[in-house]
Amino acid sequence: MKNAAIAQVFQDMADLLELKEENPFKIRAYQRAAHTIDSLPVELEQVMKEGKLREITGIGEAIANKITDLLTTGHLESYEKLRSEFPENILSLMAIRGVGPKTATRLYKELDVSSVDDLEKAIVEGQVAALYRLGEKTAENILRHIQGLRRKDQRVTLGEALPVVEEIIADLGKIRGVRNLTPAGSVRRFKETIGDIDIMGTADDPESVIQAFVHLPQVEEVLGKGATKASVVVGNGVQVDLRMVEHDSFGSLLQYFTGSKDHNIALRDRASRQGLSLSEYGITVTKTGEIERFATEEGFYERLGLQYIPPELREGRNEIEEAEKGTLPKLIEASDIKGDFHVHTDWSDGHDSIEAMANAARSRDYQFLAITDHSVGRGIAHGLSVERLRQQIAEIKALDRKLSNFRLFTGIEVDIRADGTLDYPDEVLSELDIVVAAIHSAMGQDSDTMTKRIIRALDNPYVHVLSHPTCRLLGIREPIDVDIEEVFRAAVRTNTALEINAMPDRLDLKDIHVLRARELGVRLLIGTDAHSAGNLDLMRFGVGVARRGWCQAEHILNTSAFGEVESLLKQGKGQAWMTTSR
DNA sequence: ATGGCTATCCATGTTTACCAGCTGGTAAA
Repeated sequence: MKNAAIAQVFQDMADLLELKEENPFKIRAYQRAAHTIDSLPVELEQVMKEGKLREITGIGEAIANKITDLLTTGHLESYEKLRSEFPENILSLMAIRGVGPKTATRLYKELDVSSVDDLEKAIVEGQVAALYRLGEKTAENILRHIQGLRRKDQRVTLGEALPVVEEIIADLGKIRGVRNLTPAGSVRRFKETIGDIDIMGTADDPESVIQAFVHLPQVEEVLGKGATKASVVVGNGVQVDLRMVEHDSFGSLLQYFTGSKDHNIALRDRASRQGLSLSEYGITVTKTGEIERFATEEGFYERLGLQYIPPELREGRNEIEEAEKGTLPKLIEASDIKGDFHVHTDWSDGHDSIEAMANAARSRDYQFLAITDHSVGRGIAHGLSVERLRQQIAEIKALDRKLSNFRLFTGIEVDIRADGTLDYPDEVLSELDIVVAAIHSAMGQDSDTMTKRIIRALDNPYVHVLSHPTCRLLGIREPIDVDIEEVFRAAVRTNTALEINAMPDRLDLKDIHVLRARELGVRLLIGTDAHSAGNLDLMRFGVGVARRGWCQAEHILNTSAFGEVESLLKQGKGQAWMTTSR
């Protein structure tokens, strides 16, 4: 049994115990165990063999015994007993936003609702609204969330797909005679969600690579296998296709399978007017029927009279016209990044200390890091009271003095409350180098209320940045209802920067927002929202969004040297913050 | 249920918002 499956058992048990109104601390212990197991870097099976289960924080006698049962027998009696006390699908009710344990219990006790379908029917028939202490609005709210769950498509996030791809490429890359192993498709274009994963490569002996591919340990099912192509399903249910070709036609193959569909249609259309036809095998001169092969994509685009188009721009927007004129932007690269503006520490809900975060930043050759823990309103995240914030400021400044050629900025991720006021008074905010404002509550407001709320925050003279502006969580939560264009205009007017949040579940702003914001002259920066030192590596996802939004290095504040950032911050939201060349 | 501590013990995330009924339960973050 894998860690993820065991973690799920404990999460389910926690939910069921909540339904039973068990001791809340017991529930929390199960939740904490589930979370710890889920993010454990080694398999529990291994830990158990070494007899070290109890050494994991949060795993004591009882949970260690349960883990041992699960690993040795595949079953857990107490879990099965607990499940038998409730209807089969009760947990699926609690998975709906707006339905907690109390409501779920009442729904099945009073209305005999035991599935999402039942619940939807009961709402439509007005039975839910008729319950005491529920009503029209609550019922409507639940219905909206059910529909949201249904809409959620089966795609996985780039954050889930990319590590899978990299692992496979690392494994297959060890085989003798293999070259050019590259992801294609939406992974290569760095799209926020991925359907299937496509991997391309060339090899002296393609068949041996295909053979190795279908026998990789992460493969759960082989869907098909031929001499040059195979399809498999890996652990998280994602389909991975591998295609191997001869070295000399790799360029056209990669181009063809990178897409996007819209890009390739436009490219073909243009080629046919030049008397050429395009395929995965090469470029054919229509008149003679002669096919030209391309080992590289660069050669392929050059033959068409185009500047090389980076994969992130191949969305059929305007890239072919610009490539024809030779005016494509020189996109920002990961190596341009000199610092991070949004990280958490163990002062709020982060995992690592201020010093560990600073060291992690320095080891990535960054020049600066802003510490932005949660404000007091994020109670669950252990948000900082004014008093603790001031202690933290002192500690950050003391550490900063010890670090040469590096700047640690004091900061906060301050909550924007429902009415647009902030979680701290202005005089507290004025003590910080950087103030990042964000919405974490009352996300259901209507567009007008929400837009005014955000603009009120942007108007605050101490707010430098609006973080994750649309609050979406991919596949989990829809974005808030907001007039984003109005927010962009207010950001320009008030000299407030907007964040590209690099967390793979957020990627917020998203690519097309970045494109539009940049057109309007909004200042942008990338924040990883790191909750651990290792999370600083999420920066590349933010860079990917910036690239998809056609950003050059000078469009993103993270590419500025620390001295430059410091003087910008010192001048507050005055002209310099927005109107320097950067 | 865990972990600190050696106790038939004790502490363990908190604030805000929403909604139904006009204060307080419930859920979310």
